[in-house]
Amino acid sequence: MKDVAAAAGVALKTVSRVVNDEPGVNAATAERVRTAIERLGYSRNESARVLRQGRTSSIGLVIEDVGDPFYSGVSRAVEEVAIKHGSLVLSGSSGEEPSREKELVLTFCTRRVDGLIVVPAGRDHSYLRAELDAGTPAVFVDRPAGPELDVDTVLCDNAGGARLAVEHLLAHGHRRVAFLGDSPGIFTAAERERGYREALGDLVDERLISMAQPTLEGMRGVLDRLTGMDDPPTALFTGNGRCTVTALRALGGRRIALIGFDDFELADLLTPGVSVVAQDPAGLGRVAAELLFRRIAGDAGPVERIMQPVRLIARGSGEIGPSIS
Amino acid sequence: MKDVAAAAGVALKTVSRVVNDEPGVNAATAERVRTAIERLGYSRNESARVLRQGRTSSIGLVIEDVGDPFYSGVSRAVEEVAIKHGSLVLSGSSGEEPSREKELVLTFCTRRVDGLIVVPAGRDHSYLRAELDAGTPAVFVDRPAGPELDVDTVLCDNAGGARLAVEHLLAHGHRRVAFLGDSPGIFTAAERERGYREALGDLVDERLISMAQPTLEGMRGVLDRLTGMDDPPTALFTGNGRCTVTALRALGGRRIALIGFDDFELADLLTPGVSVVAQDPAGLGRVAAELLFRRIAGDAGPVERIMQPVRLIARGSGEIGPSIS
DNA sequence: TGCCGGCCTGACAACGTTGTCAAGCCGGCG
DNA sequence: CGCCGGCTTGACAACGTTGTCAGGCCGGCA
Repeated sequence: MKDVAAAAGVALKTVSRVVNDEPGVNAATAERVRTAIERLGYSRNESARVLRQGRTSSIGLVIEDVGDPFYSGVSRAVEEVAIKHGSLVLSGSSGEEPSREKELVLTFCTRRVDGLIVVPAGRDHSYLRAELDAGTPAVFVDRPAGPELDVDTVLCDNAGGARLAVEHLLAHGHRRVAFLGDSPGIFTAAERERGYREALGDLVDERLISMAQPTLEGMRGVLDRLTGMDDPPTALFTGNGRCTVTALRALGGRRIALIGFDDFELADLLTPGVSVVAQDPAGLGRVAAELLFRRIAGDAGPVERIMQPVRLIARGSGEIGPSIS
Repeated sequence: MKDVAAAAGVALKTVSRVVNDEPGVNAATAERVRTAIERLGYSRNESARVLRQGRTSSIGLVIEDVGDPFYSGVSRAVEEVAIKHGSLVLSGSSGEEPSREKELVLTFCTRRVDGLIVVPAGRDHSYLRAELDAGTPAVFVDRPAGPELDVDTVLCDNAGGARLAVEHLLAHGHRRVAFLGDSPGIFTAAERERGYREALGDLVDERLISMAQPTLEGMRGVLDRLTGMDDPPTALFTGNGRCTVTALRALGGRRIALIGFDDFELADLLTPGVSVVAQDPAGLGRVAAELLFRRIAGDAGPVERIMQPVRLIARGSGEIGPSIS
């Protein structure tokens, strides 16, 4: 910038004015400056600008895993909203590790992001207190923050979705519905289990509730145990996308009613089509990002807790009757 | 930092030394400073540090679409390597638009990223010349840069993979193999078409080469035209993941040999399993990122052009014989 | 005692930008 | 002619950090 000013024979400030399209610069002078900028290939140093103004025009996004279709959907939506607001997105995957989540968030903070969107891995977010008080807004997505933190949150209706699924199975005549879910330490898993229990009421049988195994062998073991029971389940409700897919693999074509939480590509192409409770990752990301940018713009309204609806998509697997019994 | 210094009763510089773990600070003083830091909740302003040092410890990643599993795999791998090097990743999706790609790259540059990883959408990258000359290294991934730019590149063996697929079909007795690919304006699509033509040799029939339609209806139309021919194709080779899936949907269960370029989750669960030429997105991202960080560290060796192998995964759909004929 | 060297510490400038304020110029008007 | 106001321009400080260099203190040695 100094060089440009020298080349154009003007003061630093005038170049700054031209670069920022500030009014009050003579057209001829501006043109001279622009020529010099062009000739020297000058481009503004954003770091210095940030230092001076305190705004970075970037937000931080912490998700569990970019590679997961659900989160990449969220990510994409966030990015789109950010662009609309002239912001860039710094993103990182926590890989479900609270320590990594914290590290990412704090790193983003030292980079002075204007705001944060977090899919929390841990349940303790006291480390964010200071940042929030310092004025960096944050929005939690998909899972709530720890109880000690009162912060904007956008969730899916996990319990409601689970109820929807189980009620659908009940309506098709099932009385023995197994649940294969994540560790109840994970908020969404716990909520889905809650919905499952609510819908089943007296029909709940603890032996039908298992933690889904990530490996194919583990999952086979679980399914063998279930089907080997005296009164085996006639339907499965799987608690997340990964788990649905692993279960399908482990079933290897065995016909049993199944509804999965979370939609996935190609669910319609399998035989039978896989009925699912579909979340809306893009909607989640969009709503969260829009809320965040409202906060960044200064909206100091009360903390919002938004719950996004989910919907049941019937494709066949959830409409199989309890014929096995 | 000023406040910390005042609170600890030391000079600015001493705080700076403590924060950066520089040697030559009395243990007691350091402790006093650390206490003050803790008490005031101080965190270093990274922008100022960047301004002073010229290194941002962040890289820019431009891909086509975070939502696409192939690119999110690349993205994930890049992120992992970046973490290992203490860098953050600024990412953006070009959505296959050259103008957006350019905009993203230039934005990243004004943010003074240490390096760039680009999946190019356009074919003209002269706008990068200045940045490269200014010392910002860049690595192109999945597709090469325009001919005017001599820059590190990591590609998949697109033509080889296509040959592999078509030869596999030929070996199973097919003589009429259709190709459904992207616009040949896209590098990977053109390469795959080239491999397809090479493998078929004299058997090439221009009428069997179609641009894949993104919509289900469009794809149905193409398939109807093909199957309605006097001597219809007995096998399909689809040029990318999206296209494979659309084709499968449009086929709606019609049994015809098919091999797709690009693996996708659940390909093994469909009936028959879908044979594919699998790329390695994570490998692509990892190799590119490692190369980039070598460049950032100062490696000024000759420009590298790395080609990653692909492999054929037989799952059933590619092993169907030409029974229709 | 005087000098040297090592260990800590601090003052100051600089990074590249922008906000503040003041000054120069010019035309118009009393 | 003198004054006022608007337009354009520039000088300077400040943002928060770190590199450079110098200075103070203390123990050891002659």
